[in-house]
Amino acid sequence: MQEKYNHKEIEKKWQKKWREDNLYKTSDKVKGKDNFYALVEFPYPSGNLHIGHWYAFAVPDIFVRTKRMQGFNVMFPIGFDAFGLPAENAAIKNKINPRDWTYQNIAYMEKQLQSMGNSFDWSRKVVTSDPEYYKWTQWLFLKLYEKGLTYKKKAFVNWCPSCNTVLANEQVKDGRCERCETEVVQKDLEQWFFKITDYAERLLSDLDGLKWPEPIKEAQRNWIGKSEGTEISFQLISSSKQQVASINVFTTRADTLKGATYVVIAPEYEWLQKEILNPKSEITNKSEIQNYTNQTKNKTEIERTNEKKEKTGVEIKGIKAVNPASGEEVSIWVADYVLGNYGTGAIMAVPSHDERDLEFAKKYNLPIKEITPDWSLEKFGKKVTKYKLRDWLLSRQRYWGCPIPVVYDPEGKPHAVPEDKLPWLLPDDIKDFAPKGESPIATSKELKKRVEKTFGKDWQPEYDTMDTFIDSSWYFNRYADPHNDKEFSSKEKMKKWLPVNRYFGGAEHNTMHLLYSRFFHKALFDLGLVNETEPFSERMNRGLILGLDGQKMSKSRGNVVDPDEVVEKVGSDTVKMYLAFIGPYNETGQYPWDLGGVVGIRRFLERIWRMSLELKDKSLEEKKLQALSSQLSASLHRTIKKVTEDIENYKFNTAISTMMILLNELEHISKVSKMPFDTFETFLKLLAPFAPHMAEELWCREDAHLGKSIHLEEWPRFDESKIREENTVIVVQINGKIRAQFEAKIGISEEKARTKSLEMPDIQKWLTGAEIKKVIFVPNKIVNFVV
RNA sequence: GCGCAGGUGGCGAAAUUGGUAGACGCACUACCUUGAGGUGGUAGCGCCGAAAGGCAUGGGAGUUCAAAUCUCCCCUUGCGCACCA
Repeated sequence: MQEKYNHKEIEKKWQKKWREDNLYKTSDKVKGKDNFYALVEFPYPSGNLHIGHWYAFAVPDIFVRTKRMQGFNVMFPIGFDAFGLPAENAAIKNKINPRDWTYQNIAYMEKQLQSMGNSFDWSRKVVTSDPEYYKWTQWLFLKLYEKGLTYKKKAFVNWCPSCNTVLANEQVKDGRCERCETEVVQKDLEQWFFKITDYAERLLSDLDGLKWPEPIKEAQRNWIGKSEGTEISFQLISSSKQQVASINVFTTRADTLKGATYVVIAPEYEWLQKEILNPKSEITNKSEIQNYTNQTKNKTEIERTNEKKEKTGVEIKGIKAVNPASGEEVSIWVADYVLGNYGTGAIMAVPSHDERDLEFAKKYNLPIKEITPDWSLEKFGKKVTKYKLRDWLLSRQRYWGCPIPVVYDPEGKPHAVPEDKLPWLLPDDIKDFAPKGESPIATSKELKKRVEKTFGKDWQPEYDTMDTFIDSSWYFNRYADPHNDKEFSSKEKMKKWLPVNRYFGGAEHNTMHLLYSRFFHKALFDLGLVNETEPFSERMNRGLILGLDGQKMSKSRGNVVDPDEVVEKVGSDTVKMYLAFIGPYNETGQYPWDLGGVVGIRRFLERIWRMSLELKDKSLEEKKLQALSSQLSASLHRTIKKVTEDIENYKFNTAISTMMILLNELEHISKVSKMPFDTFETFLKLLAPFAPHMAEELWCREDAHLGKSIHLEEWPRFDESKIREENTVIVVQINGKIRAQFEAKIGISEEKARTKSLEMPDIQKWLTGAEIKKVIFVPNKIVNFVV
């Protein structure tokens, strides 16, 4: 009986061997090799590897293994983005410590990841919740603090009532919490921010030089939202024509100034807030305005921005604004269709040129003045540039995160925790993790004691932790130097690896992780801590694997595919290869998981297995007897070329189909003559990145290869001259329609091809009685008669 | 509303970048093979048609000897932004 392809045994065996041999451990420099940094987004330790992780990690491994065989010193690191809310939720539910929950999950997921057989360098593993890691997160926070890029301010911030924490703008999608989809409300709170807005222009303009897919760049451009416009000052006057104040409005259409028939300010507008409290104010309807602004505050983001919502507003009575162009006195309104945090928080309303202003003007019977734009406006206002991007709100009222290394003196003034006190540890003496609107850390006695002991009596800790996106904004730097206890990562080592050559990830990070990391890297560059201004030179976004029903996999739908189960049945090589075969990897398409497709790949591998067994029974001399026919040689070199190029371009699907075609051909040949051994060897090398366990097994069975891993072999090279074939098929068309075809030698002359075509009965049939007006000849391809 | 990316058999998809549309795989059909099977093999498989042939890449127009590919208009799906002045 023939030996069966026992994936379980083989995969286990080689995973162990590779680990023991440190096969994928990467040195910082190997003589004669260029460094190459391939990165996948490190996972959150949710406790279970799902099929999405396989798609995210196993498929890029094909690329990585190929690069390694092509002679690069490739770093392919892995770690865990370990801080985050799910740990706390699990802790509340199961009454265990978030730390224990997280580290148990990490241990389990590491095992699962091992079963993938990826060529990860585990020696560089980072875990963001390790004090050795978050020490440096805190250190970087302090560097940004010193530089003035971290600041605390009171502001209207997004608050998720379910997660009981504030959120950054990027983490609010359609007015809902990105994590739990609860409607976000606004709260007036004092919070820590990063001044990402200082980098708006650089974040925007540096996009041009990046080798990133256009949709990501476009998403970031939209998010940064640059617009050039003008700020124009309107004088405010009382009923007695006294000038009381002025309002700056922002407009991109300063040329329509003459048509501005009223002015609108946002409810949050600072001057208005003060004026309401000012007893000497000229405003005569203060309580009405107060009511209106209070109403606005209580609205959720969704209510306030609902498209269908009718615009509302209140006129500010007792004062008027003066249109600087026309000199006319116009009314002033407060309305929530004007946003407090964009532009100046005030606009000039031009109903004749703006739909929103028109809608408002109609509702409140405000004048609509037709005007001719395009007049010179130099004397009014000054040119300004505005961005939609907001500063990055970084504090979170949660436990399981990196502590903000700040303490408050008895006057409440913040002070940085000095460097020598880092890591500023997350307190351990918390019993209740249930969210109460304040970080659970506030209940820690240890932390209070620690602060008083270290800094003095009545000093207070900062209880908030950092947004976990900070942990992931610099982890790729740490991989270059993961065990350094003197620096977050040495500049010298980072120089060897960064910027990341290829970054594989998902589209959900377009305006979050990718933007944050770019900001961080630029800030670190300005601090002289990194060598370049952009962290990732080439990025690609993969698609999504759907459930069997074509829907997004989710527990509630019950359509989740468990990779462990499938791997058990068909093996890691099959699962990996199937995921690579499902479609082009660099398109954000959606692919339903299909058991039939898995079967197809498994069959392919079984056929390779059988072929190798046939080969095994023969002596080396016998195997090599077969001289390659020029046709097979052409096929082989064409396959090498195609597979090599496809992998470079993430087209793993067509790379695999090309290998299938070659195998079909090899099977055919092996039936009628002896097995072409060299060809099969080369074929195995091409297979190695896709099915690393099987390729290794079959490779090492040959005595000649004893003790030498196929993954250390050199990637096959193709010879362009061997790809050229002797014969080609010439298609004969009449008026562009195919009527016949014939085989001919490559390089056949137009004259010969034409003569040959005209001799064919199928062509004569169509040409009798017709006059040939023109003949188009495409060398080696087409003869087209136009009649 | 603005922007980006798509739309090709029953399904996932290919197409040398303007030159034989549907490679490869799945599913399906027929036959052969093993004692049997969810095994292995051979052949077929876009649609209409008995055939000759005709029609087909979301729809419509155009450029061209030749269009999935280029141009214009429309429909549609997904994603991003969005009362951003």
